[in-house]
Amino acid sequence: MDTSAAECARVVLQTVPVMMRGLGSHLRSQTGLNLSIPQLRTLMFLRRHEGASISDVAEHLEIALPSVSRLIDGLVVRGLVRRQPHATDRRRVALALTATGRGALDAAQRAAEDYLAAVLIRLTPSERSTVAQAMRALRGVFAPEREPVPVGAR
Amino acid sequence: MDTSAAECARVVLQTVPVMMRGLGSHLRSQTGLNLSIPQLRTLMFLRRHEGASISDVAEHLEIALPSVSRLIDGLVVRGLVRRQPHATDRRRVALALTATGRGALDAAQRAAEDYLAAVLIRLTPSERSTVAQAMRALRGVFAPEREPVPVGAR
DNA sequence: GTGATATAGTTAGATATCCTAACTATTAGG
DNA sequence: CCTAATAGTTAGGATATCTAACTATATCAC
Repeated sequence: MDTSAAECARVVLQTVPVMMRGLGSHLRSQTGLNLSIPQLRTLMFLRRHEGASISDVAEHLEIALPSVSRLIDGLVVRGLVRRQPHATDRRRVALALTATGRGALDAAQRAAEDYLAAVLIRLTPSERSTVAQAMRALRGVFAPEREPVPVGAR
Repeated sequence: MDTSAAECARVVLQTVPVMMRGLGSHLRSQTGLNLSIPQLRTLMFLRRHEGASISDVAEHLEIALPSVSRLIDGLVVRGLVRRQPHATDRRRVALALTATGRGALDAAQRAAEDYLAAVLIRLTPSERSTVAQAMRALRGVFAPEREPVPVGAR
């Protein structure tokens, strides 16, 4: 059975904000880690891109530079991220996870996945398969892979 | 092909925040309506539940009472929602959309759906069908229907 | 009935998420 | 070199959340 984009959009709009609300709330309070989703996404990006700049993060998360600057401030204050001078460009900042940051990231990611898994367990295996397929398709259009430019080295 | 809850959780976590980021951003700035997702969800709830109280909204959106109080403040200041005295319980507030609010809601919902549809159009019809099915399944576990208690009349 | 308790909502104060505009450094180009 | 572009921060604003503390009203128990 085919589904129009409009019809599909409607059911997405009815569903996705609720999932996010639950996930964010769980991450923020339930786990003692007190990380928001943007903070988690930032840490995940920095794990994959050691030495990334503020601009790199902004581009990846699609948020404005000043917003990232503040976001990083918070993570630095909490000891999860280090701001270091860039090797060759003194305008830039090279960001990196601290050991604490890596630990917090692992814990938060596990907490997020556990939360989702605990809800998803109520689906049938076949429904979960449908969900996974759907998510992969959505990722393809909402979060297209960018060619892996060696971050911070342009 | 079956999919474990953990595996499914992982791909959900990689996908859903990106979608929400795009949607929120679009709603906030692209449309001139300047409504956030919680604001949109509140208006949608009030359309279905004329006369709902602050607590009703809090319960539906799963956010704390004071948060709702402020959220409503913003909508009232912008003329989208009316706070009225409850007929029989003077502790309560009966919320209702204004005509302006109804208009803004329609426009915002259309904007949100159009945004999503514009991205979803890039999927094949069969992929969209999978997505719609997945969303319905997810809605079942993340946003279970509550029996329709006549809101504001307990 | 009245006094304790429970419920509805607001206020206050905190941190985080976003934005735009305006600024400071630094680098790169003509 | 001097101007342009780039990287980042600061400032100021609206919204999103929370907890704690408060007011007002309703209910229950005796």
